[in-house]
Amino acid sequence: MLPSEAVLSSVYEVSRITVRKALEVLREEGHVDSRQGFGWLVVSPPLRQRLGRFSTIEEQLAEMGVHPRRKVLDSEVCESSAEIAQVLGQKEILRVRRVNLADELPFARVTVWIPSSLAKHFSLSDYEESSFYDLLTDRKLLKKPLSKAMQTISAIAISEEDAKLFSVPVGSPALRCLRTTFDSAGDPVLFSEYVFPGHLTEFVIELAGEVTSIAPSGLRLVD
Amino acid sequence: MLPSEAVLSSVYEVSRITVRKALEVLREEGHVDSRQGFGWLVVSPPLRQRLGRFSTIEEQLAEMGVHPRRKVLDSEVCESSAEIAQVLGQKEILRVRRVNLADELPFARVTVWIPSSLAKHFSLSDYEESSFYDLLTDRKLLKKPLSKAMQTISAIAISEEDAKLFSVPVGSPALRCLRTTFDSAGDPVLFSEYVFPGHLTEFVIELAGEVTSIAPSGLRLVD
DNA sequence: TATAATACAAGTATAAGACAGGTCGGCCCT
DNA sequence: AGGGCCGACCTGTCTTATACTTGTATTATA
Repeated sequence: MLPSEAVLSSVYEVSRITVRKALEVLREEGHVDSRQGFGWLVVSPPLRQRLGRFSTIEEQLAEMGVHPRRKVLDSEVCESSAEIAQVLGQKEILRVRRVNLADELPFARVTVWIPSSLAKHFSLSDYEESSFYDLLTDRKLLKKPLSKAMQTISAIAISEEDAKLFSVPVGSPALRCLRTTFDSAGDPVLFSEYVFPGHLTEFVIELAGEVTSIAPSGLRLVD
Repeated sequence: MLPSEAVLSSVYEVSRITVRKALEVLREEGHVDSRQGFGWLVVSPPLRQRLGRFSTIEEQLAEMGVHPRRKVLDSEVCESSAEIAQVLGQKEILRVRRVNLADELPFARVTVWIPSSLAKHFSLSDYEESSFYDLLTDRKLLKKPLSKAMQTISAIAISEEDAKLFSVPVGSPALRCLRTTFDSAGDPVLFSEYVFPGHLTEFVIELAGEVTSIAPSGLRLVD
């Protein structure tokens, strides 16, 4: 519990208004909360966790005691398609397709495209053992750290190949996430596609700051 | 913040007029700005603009010159289901179901739940003419501004009713967004469900700050 | 013509106080 | 020993006063 507003006001020699403004800023940030007639208290850790950044899927699996595994489907160095070339600005790229499993249950099919100049440092077993993030950072292959990303999430009907993989009917709903990851200089470093079966997964997005609409943010119409 | 005009005037031994002229030149150049009764402050770098929030779907439609319209499907005050009661902490709630159209093409079916205490201020035509955000804020029905939201995005197969609405086959993929909106005190104010046909829509999410994984952030497994 | 000096209007943040309503603990009465 | 009441203390909210700010106008001066 915090001292009362009156105490804080006299200790720090500011008015109660000022004390309240400060406390309300802290409340906005989720650090403290108040109850009328009782007082101010620091928010218990569980709430902060709820309001904090969302953990990655790997951390979630680890918490659940589930063993994650990756399986490489295929990998090739090839000329980049028009779309990829435009995003990454590279002519020759490495494309790796993997499946992510949780306790041997496939929950994602992933395709990653990276400039082929980075590919020569990796082997097939690297792709199974490590995430690309770890591969790129641990081996210090990047001049600048990864720092921004843009992802689009859409709903698609699952393809025949993926249907077999996830053991669901062809055409079932799936989440598809296309992601471009940038380094701190703003240059795109890698492009990736994730396909998740709809019955297994969902995205959670927390929006802080001022809300100017109750409609889902980030939505856009595609043509 | 800059020192006040009076301070600058005495420190540099020039008149307030001269100080103001200098500051106004700087304002023209976009380096500083002022607020009456408050003072002068240096303008934050345009970085904020680049990382700015994504526009709402309404703003996008307006930019595209598309005319948005809402149609109310039904509206009733009823006892809240267990799920809604847990989220909103209300026994009696108003449920409004609407369709959003862009140039008469339906692109979203929306259900909004709000405490019935707020419902008495609204009429059916209000729901067609305004967004709930505008209704709640314009009429000053909220003690605290809306400030936080949590939304989960999942892929579902489209229901029979929605299939008719969107003129797509039953079972087509759709994006479903469940959203809880909170006021600045952290209290939940409204709960909403959005269903978007998959072929029309996608979510765009920009992630700033340090990236610690290249996997889609915000993803979680559902049970 | 530009600057200085001055005055005033309007806006902002804080100080100080009062009051309503909620919470809690202790005291009294049964 | 137990239930109910009361008072001290707390937050939530309002009003009023004050000091300081920018915005604007006027007049004097080099």
